[in-house]
Amino acid sequence: MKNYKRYLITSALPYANGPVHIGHLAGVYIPADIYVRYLRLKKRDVLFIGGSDEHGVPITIKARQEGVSPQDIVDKYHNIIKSSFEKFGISFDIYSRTTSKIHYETASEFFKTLYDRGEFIEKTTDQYYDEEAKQFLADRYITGTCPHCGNESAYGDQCEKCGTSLNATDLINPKSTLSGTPPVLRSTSHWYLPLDKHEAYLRNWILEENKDWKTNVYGQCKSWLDQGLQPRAVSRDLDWGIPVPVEGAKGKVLYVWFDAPIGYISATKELTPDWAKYWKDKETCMIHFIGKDNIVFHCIIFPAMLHAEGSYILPTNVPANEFLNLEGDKISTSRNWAVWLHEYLEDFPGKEDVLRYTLCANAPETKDNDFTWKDFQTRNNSELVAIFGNFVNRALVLTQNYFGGIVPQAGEFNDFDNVTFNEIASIKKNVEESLEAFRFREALKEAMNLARLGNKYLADTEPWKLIKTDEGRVKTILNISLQITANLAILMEPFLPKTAESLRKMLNINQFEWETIGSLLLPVGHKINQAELLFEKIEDSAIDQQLERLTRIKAENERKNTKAAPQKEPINFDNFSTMDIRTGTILEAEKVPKTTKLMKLKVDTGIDVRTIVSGIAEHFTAEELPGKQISVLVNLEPRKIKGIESQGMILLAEDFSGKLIFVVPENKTDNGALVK
RNA sequence: GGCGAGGUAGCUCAGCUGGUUAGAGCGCAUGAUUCAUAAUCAUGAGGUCGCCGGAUCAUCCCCGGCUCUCGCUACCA
Repeated sequence: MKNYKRYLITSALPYANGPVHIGHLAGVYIPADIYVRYLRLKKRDVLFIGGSDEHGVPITIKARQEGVSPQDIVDKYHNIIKSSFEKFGISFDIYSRTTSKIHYETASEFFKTLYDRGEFIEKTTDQYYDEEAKQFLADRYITGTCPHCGNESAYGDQCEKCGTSLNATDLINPKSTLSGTPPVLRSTSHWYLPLDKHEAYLRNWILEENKDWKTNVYGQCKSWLDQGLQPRAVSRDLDWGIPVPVEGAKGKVLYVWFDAPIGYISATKELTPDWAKYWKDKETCMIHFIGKDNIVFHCIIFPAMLHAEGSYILPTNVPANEFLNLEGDKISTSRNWAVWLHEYLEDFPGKEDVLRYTLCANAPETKDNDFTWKDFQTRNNSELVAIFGNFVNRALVLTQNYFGGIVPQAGEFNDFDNVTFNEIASIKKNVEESLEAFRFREALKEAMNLARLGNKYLADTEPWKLIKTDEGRVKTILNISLQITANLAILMEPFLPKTAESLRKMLNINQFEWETIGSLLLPVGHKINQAELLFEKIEDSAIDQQLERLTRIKAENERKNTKAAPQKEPINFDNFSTMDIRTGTILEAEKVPKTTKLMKLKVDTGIDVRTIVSGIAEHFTAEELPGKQISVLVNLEPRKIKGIESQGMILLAEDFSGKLIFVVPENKTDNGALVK
């Protein structure tokens, strides 16, 4: 490990529109916490920074839905998140928030510095504006009919029904969610960070100087850099956020991704007046723990910001994890498909470390992984209870029974004793190597090997037999066994802090330092306390209860999905009769090259033969389409799609699973028959 | 479609720059054992290393093509 003077460890700021779930923990907070605890044990100078990300549009929407202020929303979730982290044992030196005063000052100042230095470019674009509410509308504030699936309540950035990502200008009959009135286009100007200007620098920094980053991170960055970086807007028209600190920027705030990473800096400032040396001294090792969705922000955008500012260091590493699934399905806040930390803490009191263990042992380090309750139970029962807890219990109970809880005097070590004892130091080394390479699951497995070693040592030496014939030998054996438990109490501290603490209490030790691992930690004659169980078995009933909850949620989601969409607003007959729908027959079909969904169709509409482009290629093959009679909206204004002019729209029904079905005449009929 | 990551024992994953019989944990089977929360210890069974082709004396690891999963991105009138 390169010897840095100090360490600055950040973990991604959780977004304060919901509580924290196991995906966050496995991907970010547990690895970060393990790493930090390890550094502290090594007596390194380290700061562990966290906080809530509290700006951005989704929070304002949530506030509006619940009829409260954005501040109410972030207060609520910030408190839930903060206290659940505390109870769980994520050992932040500070857990701050981006609505804090110091953050407003820091972020403004940061922006101002870049602004004064001419690091931004200003651009004017057209955006939807709500004349009644007198404000510009973020994409999320606009709803309308999805041009793809007809869902009436699609958002300006995405239709949640069909998953299509949209531009606000794509929506049919756009409506402002603020006033309900149709918005108008109005020009507005914003500041952009020209990432392209820093591209060469970033390319060299990541691709040449940081080849040792995790392959998923390195690959993702390379992909972005190869595509070429574009200027990115750093401001938005919104009333929730940090005001752009520039003359004439009324009603504009910093875009949330710009202010959020600066939150790491402001939190450090809030923590210590010495903050600058952690951010600006080359001898600081800065590490961002994040999930894979954050790679571009932490490896490209934030470094570009820091580099543009000029006085800051860049991260030494950004160990991003993949995603964790739950029982085979993606974790989703909106579908309530998650194990929430604050609920877990209530359902499994005192079992914080069991979750830490399971999530670390199965962390999505190289690819997406699956969390199952069954696996959780197995890991607890057959690893924590059977291997770790059991060994500790054996060693302590034997000592209690034979020597009244006093560490006995060891005789001379024989070869086997030496081999066993020396193994501790080698396990320490393996754990270090794994941790320093951010391979936490491997590190944990290696640490568990010390407990395995203990069990094997007892099985091989059989003190319960020897006690009848050779008490001196038993003293040596138990001395060594106890030394192993004491070493475990330190070695396990980063991974299972609460367990390590109770183990130290049992052993009656309070000094613990990483570098002492591998030595005789308990002096002869030392009194240990009564043995208590470190872990208890988790019964099927507790697991079944969790599984039942998930089954219930799944059923609820299904019910929501299979409910037909509500009726659209009423129209009159004239509205309807403006639509010219005809029967037609597909003559030719051909997949549009270089697209996934697009099919180019030649259709006989009875009026003429025309070209229609339709997004059906995932549902039908080009071969099965010709000859099929269908319904066509013929007077829809033509639109160029992928360079092909589409003159009409094929009518399709979409079922709940997203499957498309042609709307066809019951019997074959003439092309051009009017549908009315 | 473009890009990135992944596809290795029933499950979850290791396999560094190609070199004799491909590894671990859990699960499973058999045996040993009783100090311990029926926990532990030993042994064993299980793999055409996604598919096809190529280069090489030799490849899970290199090259080409295909396929599946996840993510980013384009597209959906």
